[in-house]
Amino acid sequence: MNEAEFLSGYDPASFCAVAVTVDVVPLTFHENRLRLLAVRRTTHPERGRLALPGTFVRADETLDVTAQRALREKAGFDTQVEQFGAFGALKRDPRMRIISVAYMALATFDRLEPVLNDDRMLLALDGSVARGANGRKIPLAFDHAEIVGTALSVLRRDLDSTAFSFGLLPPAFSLRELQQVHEAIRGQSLNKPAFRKRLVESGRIEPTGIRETDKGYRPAELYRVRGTDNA
Amino acid sequence: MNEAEFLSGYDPASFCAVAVTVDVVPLTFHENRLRLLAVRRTTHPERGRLALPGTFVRADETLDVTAQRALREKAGFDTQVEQFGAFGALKRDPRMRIISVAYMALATFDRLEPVLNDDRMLLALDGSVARGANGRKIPLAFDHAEIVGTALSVLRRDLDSTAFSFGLLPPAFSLRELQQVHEAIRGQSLNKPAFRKRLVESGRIEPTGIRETDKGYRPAELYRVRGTDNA
DNA sequence: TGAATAGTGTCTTTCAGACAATATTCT
DNA sequence: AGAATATTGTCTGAAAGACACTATTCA
Repeated sequence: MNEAEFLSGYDPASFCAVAVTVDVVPLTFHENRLRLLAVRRTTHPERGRLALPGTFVRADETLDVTAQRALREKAGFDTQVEQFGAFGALKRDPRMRIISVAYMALATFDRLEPVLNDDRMLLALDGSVARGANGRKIPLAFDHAEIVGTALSVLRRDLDSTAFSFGLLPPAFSLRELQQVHEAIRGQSLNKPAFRKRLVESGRIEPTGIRETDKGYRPAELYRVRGTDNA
Repeated sequence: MNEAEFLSGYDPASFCAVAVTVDVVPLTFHENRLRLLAVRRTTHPERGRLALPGTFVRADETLDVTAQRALREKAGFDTQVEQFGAFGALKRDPRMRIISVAYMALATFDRLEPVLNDDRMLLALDGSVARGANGRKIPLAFDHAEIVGTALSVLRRDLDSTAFSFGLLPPAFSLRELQQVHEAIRGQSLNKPAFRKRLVESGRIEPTGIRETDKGYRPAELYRVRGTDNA
């Protein structure tokens, strides 16, 4: 039997024992904290509970494209996404066996603010615990709390080696803002002069020559990620 | 409609647009180099070509268990596995849309040596290029070269923060062997006193009180991973 | 004793933390 | 001028690289 004959007699359905979804962890930085965008489920199972935006993977779309579609359809906005793992526990979902590929999506608060409503809420992240506006702990659907926890670990792990975390900031940002983001991600305060020197001399950012305005005090110089051309 | 009614009318097959496999990157350290265990494919597609050991995920097994089964059935040995990503390009496999969750498996050479044969070969890794015994470059099936490349990046990234890479060494090892492994993974030579101080003072390893034997020169003290109880 | 590698000491450089001084902008 | 924050300078200590020295085992 040659390869063409083999493929023509092949039945894909017989290998379809599990379904695949993508779940996205949409994060932003607002009022000095990392925050998670969660969407309320409108269908069973876990109807009414807050969950990560997610969707089934279609046969003709890559995982990255599925993640972007989940973000657009469920969270209502677009941004860059980054894969960080796959979750495949047996009872993750009561419907059937579902494996989920997990993505992070980072955006500035002004991108998210217009899409927020009662069914699409921003939760404060206190470590990996999600809290509502009143400070009460909010349980997430399925194993989504675990996925969020892993996302935060990965964000922390890659903070100094990838440019991904700059997604939490606008194209031009002050060193103070950047330091606040790093402090929120790492969960500890950092030394100011050391942080400045390290980041500027790393070559990862560069001054724009522009300064803050309307601050009531000395305006800071704004920086941008090197290699980004925000024309 | 309540949740029970919803679930009873649910058709899992309608969401089964893609299949899921696990592919394992089995690595070892031998003769001062990182080496990859590849298995020859006995069926279409890509029959006869070397590939990573992999298998379809069954409905009743977790991803970790699938990885261990792939390793046992295809590579012929058991060891610890570690997930590092998911690969979902559209034309990865000519049969159908397949998403693969990728794992690494690290073992000492003496565990692998007994299972090697003409269809289960050890390839030298030169950067992320696989080479046969004669030094010729060996193409891997599907997108497996890309998966191996990612595995090596991840191994390098996590070298100093996780204990996983100790899987390439026996339970008791000399600092020289450990340094050789680190040098092979990082692809650069390291300073001996600095390496010693850093590793010993990191608290990640501890002396066993036992020394090498039969070396023809001064025997080195053997160390073990702290927290491991190799009784 | 010689060969070979183990293990250590020292100097230097680099980098981060602590702390404080100076600079700039707005009210 | 005063408030508030930006930005920089200096000191100090920790850690890594370079290099060479001493130690130990076996043949």
